[in-house]
Amino acid sequence: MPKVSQQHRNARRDQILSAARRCFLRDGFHATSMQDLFAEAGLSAGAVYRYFASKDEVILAIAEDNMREVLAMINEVATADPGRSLGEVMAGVLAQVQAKDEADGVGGMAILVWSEALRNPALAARLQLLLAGMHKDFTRLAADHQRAGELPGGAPAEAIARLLVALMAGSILQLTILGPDAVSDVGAAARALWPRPASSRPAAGASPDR
Amino acid sequence: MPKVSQQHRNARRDQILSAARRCFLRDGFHATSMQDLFAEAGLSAGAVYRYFASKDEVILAIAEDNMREVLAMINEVATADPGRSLGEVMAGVLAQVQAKDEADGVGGMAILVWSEALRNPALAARLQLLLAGMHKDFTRLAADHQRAGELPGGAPAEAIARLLVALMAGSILQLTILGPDAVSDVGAAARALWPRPASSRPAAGASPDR
DNA sequence: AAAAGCAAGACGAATGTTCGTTTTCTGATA
DNA sequence: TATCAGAAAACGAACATTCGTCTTGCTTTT
Repeated sequence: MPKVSQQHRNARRDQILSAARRCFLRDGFHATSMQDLFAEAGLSAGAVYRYFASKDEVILAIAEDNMREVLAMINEVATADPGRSLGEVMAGVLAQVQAKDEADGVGGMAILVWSEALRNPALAARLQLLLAGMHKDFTRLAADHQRAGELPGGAPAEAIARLLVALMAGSILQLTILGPDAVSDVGAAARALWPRPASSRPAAGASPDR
Repeated sequence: MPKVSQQHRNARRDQILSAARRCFLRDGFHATSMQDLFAEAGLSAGAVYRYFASKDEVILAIAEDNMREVLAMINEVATADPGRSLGEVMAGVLAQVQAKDEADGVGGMAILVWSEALRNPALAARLQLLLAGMHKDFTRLAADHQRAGELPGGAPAEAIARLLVALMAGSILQLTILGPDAVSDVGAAARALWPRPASSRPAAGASPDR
């Protein structure tokens, strides 16, 4: 017989996780002490340890959330592709990442995760999955645009997708270290480098809106 | 009057720094304790603290070395450009980064630095300088290739350079997390996307080798 | 050339603090 | 009343750093 409702438990867990996210974004994983986390969450040590067995478990939960969000964002923009050029699609993804970073610091958290993945095998595996997911979406995107004659066929779509994944990751770094303007530049460059092809099949009526 | 020669002091400092690099690459900045560093260097605590006032100072020294090396690498390959296509130049830089990473883990260290720069303002400033340096080199490169008609003129060279910086950073991430094959793909894609233009001024005899 | 003096490198145990985690106990709820 | 979430205190371990002491080898003096 639980003493509290399941939704109360979920609320507590979210309370801990959102506090942890704030702490981690402020100080990083290792410079955040569990005491910092207790204070930020307004809870005692015992309460937090009732929901997470260790600090690493909190880190993993936060990191997984962040990676899930990034993948969902890319999947959404890259998949729901009307007749837009590759450059427009990439610029759109970048704009969305930038907006989300402003809202919840998704970029800074991504960098923390990259660094932590170097020493944490479980996290490294998840990060590889994330990159594989991005790679898959971008491969489809690249193949589509190759078929439309918008991209050269000289390299496999998989290779071009790797380049696009690198573009995303590097933009997140620049977004976090240099600010949003740098990322706007990347978007502008992408539009210029990969514009709509001059001659191509109509590719279904291009809806001009969003 | 020093008791030991200057080169002995330099040797000791290098001994500490190379031990620190090994420790940091193995465990990260914060999971490496000073005791770990003492053991790896084969020195006492007092000896290390004679050369560096604090752990942060060691971290800063290592990080600066790494950033200097990265910038030198890019500067070398991107500047000494004969008549190669942009794609070939980028693939060349990537290959060099990959080789250097295999030798001394420059990629992993870069990721540690990115993460640390989020909380360390001094390091963040240096990282911004590094990115600015890369951006400068790549801007010149992009402008050259725009002039040659190899790249569209629709975007300023500065914006294209931002994209190339992102490409580099993202490749370093993929190199470290996924391994060298991913980066080879990026190089191949760069060659395909930015080949030598079909018609252009001869641009000095193209050396077929390397 | 030999010996004495001395500045500075190196040592490593000890410091107080802070770490992540555990244990104990209380009070509210079903 | 029986149960358990949560608070609070406490745990040993590990942390970065300091400090008093020894050691070393150059400089000066004879």
